[in-house]
Amino acid sequence: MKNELYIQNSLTRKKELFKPITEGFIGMYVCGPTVYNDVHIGNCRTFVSFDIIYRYLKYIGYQVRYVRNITDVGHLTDEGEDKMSKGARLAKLEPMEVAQKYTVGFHDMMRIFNTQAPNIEPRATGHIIEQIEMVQQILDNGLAYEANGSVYFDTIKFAQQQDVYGKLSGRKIDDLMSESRDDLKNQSEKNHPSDFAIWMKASDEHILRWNSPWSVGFPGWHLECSAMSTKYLGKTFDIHGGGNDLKFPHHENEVAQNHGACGCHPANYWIHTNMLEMNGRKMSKSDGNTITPAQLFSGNSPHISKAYSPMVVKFFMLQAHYGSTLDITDKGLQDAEKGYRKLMEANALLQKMESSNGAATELDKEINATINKAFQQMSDDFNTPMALARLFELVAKINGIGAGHISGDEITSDTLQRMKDTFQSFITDIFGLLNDSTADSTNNGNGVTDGLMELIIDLRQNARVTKDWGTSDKIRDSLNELKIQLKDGKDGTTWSKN
RNA sequence: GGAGACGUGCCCGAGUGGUCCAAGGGAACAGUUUGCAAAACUGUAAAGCCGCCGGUUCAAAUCCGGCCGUCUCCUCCA
Repeated sequence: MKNELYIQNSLTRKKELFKPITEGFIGMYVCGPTVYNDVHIGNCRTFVSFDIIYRYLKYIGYQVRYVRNITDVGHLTDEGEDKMSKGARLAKLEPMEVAQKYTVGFHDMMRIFNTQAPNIEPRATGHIIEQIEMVQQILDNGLAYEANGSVYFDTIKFAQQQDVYGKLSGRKIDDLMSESRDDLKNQSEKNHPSDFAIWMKASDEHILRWNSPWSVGFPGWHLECSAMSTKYLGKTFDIHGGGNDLKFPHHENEVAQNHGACGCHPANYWIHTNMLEMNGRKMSKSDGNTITPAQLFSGNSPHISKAYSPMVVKFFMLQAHYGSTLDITDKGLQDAEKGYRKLMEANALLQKMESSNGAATELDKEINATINKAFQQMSDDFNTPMALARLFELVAKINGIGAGHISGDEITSDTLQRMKDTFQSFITDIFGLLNDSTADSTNNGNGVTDGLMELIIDLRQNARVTKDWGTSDKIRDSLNELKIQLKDGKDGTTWSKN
């Protein structure tokens, strides 16, 4: 079952056969959030994507060390103010209070999406010493210079020494040389506009500050990832991931820093996830084309007609490849909700099926081939939409057996068991999809509601037996207005919340 | 202006030289079920050639060039 794994490597822009540095082990670093405000739904997609990657790597047998940082210092706004400090100033809080608040919020959201925690989640402020050491190394190697208490990475020298700078983001050095924003803080201290700060001297009003050989100051934005990935995964590790928008300058500068400090490349494979859009346009707070996870879950937004559960949103994300842009639309979410329920219900049906010890028919072969294909496609750059498509092909078979259109005698007990394992593996272990309690009454843990619903359904059933359609329809319609849907089936009535 | 990605049925979204007259989901339509609905299940049909134009090839949605459009990045961003 273990297929060879292929990964689209941003570094080479090619799909490559994955070979770990140490057989059986993988080191993976993913750039985490800057915790200065509530987590954005786009962030959620990125981290859900990497969670699937992490889970799948483990599933195919690797021991993975997954490191995802929390950036709580160094990330400056356009005005040159530290994002943490700005958040603190506005809310009259300590910077660390701001960091803590949004870190907790971020963790809560990751839990809501049922992602697994990384093995190590280092914070930039917890690694100031490592960052200072790295600045020193880069200085020692002659690839940085000090100016007025700040230290800048010498991009020109680096570019002249080795043909690395610009490779990851596809930038041409000449272009970099000629263009740069002119409103950057401390621009005048730099030898060249494309140079970037790895240590910055703190102004008097700057709260986040540490002692260093050069000044009382703070580390540059890109440095924490270089320092922390090196510390926990080594100078060169297997996979580095992050959102597409981090390619430049963040990742490009990270690569430069690692080369500058250690003389080697940080990661063999770079994975970049693509952006989430809404209604065909980039999400933007300023023009209102934005939606928060909370709004998605509550339905409280002009962009959507109803609430969507976190698992529906996650399923929606899985229907697209991580490397493609994904457009959030109300209709898209509605479709995803139906697909998600169909998958989960088919799985519930499958897990209850009894083996009938059938023969190895054509159908049996087909099912096994489809299962093989699902894993093979998942191993082809984590192609979740393809794997999902194969699962849905199996759903048709499962429902066919359930409805009696297909005889259980057509598949062997081994194949049935394999199908059960495959669904369980994909849904639970790889995709991390949970049974959505709000969408499924059978999993609703609320005893009072369950009891009340049982009573109401019972009363309505009585009315139906006496053909009192007025009463039974009134119950049905009233519940509908409360967004509770009754489902009359052969074996009685169930309900679900919409 | 520069760099990158993309443009596939009614919608979403796979497919990156032949097995594609193009996966899967949703919608549509029909059937089963139902007191009627809804839900569920089953089945069917649906892209006149995969943005447009041209080229390479025995063979292209898939490679190359041009054009049009969308998105991302160019030191705020997952």
